[in-house]
Amino acid sequence: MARPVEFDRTDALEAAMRLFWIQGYQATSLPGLLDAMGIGRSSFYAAFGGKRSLFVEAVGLFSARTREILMGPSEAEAGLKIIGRFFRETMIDAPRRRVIRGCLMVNTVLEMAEADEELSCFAAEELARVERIFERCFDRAQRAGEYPSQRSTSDLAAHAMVLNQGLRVASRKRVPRSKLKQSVETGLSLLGLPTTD
Amino acid sequence: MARPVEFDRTDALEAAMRLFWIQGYQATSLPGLLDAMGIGRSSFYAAFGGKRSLFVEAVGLFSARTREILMGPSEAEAGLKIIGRFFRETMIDAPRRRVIRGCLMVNTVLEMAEADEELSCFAAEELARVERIFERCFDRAQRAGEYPSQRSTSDLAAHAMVLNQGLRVASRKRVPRSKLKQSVETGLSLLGLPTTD
DNA sequence: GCCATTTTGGACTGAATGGTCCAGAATCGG
DNA sequence: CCGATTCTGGACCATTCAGTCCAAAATGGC
Repeated sequence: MARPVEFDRTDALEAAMRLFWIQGYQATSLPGLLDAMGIGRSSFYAAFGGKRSLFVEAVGLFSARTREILMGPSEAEAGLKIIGRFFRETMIDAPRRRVIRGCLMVNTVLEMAEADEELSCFAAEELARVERIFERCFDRAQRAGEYPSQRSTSDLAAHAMVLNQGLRVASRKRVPRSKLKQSVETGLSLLGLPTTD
Repeated sequence: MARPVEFDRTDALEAAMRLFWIQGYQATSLPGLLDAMGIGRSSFYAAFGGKRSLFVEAVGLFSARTREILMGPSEAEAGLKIIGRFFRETMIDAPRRRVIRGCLMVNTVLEMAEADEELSCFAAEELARVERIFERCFDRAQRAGEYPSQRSTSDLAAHAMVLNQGLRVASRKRVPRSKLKQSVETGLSLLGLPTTD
């Protein structure tokens, strides 16, 4: 019928996400993207429409990945353990070069806040979806009686998100792993979450 | 002797800092800067050397301002109250358009992490100076017996900085003031700090 | 009022940006 | 093996960028 595409769209998107994650939106040039994705300009515009719409897809992918980690291995994992596992998995156990990239959504909220409010809000909304997962964790734990607290689960979830954001900023500083680990432990402990696996 | 400068260097730096604060380093163009500073290109390069070195000065100024707020009105202010006052002053009582700018140092750590590691580290160091002030607050409070805690003051200070960073990210989201206020209260309360003035 | 000295406005530079366009290559149904 | 259709490489575009440069303007000392 017609000439077939020569690249895997998913692989290309993955590579683009990685680059945006490391460098940010504005600092990532089109030639840089094409190089990382291993495709030509024409294919790029045909498949993704442009830099901006590719970025939206990349943030979406990142958000999905993040939520996957949180929904995690077992459906019935104790609500209280999920959040701690998430922080540890992505900030302590992950390889260093991955940790210092922080979180693409957090990075985007800050970077695009003025330059492209729509993009910033999109990233913020994706973070809100994560926050809702946090909230469900606290809900389940509270209902199961594992977590007696005066605070509303929405306040707790909001705080967990603040903690997440603060730790992602800390991750991008070139701080020794041990210090980051200590920050995670302190943050979890102050929230009354278990600090061991 | 010679033609005198026609602008106030401090005013110009102030305007530049404001613009960097709002837009970030990369998104701020030279024409934009010149316009905001109200000076011409030649004067600009003569007085500040270039965009990058101006930015370093701007971050330095921002850091100094931040530390001034923390060192605050009374030398002998109770250590415990200082941090809460700082958060409230800069995130709740401040005008909205100021709040949503977040913190220039936090913004810079993220934005420049890859593009200009040196700038990112500089911003991180300035944040560390703020963290040291936090630590002194906890030190004083602990010595005065106002704050019995098992945790080291350096852990507490590090956590206060994580909280600060997380709240600055939240500030850049276009979140209702009431929600931000709630996050501040929760964060302070979990740290065992007084939540009222 | 003139001269040495410094600042100023704005023209200019080369490089890089994201995006468009088209000729040629690759495929499959006939 | 040919032709309709789609994909690909890369030339090309206008725009913008940070930074340089110089002639003209403004000053204070004389």
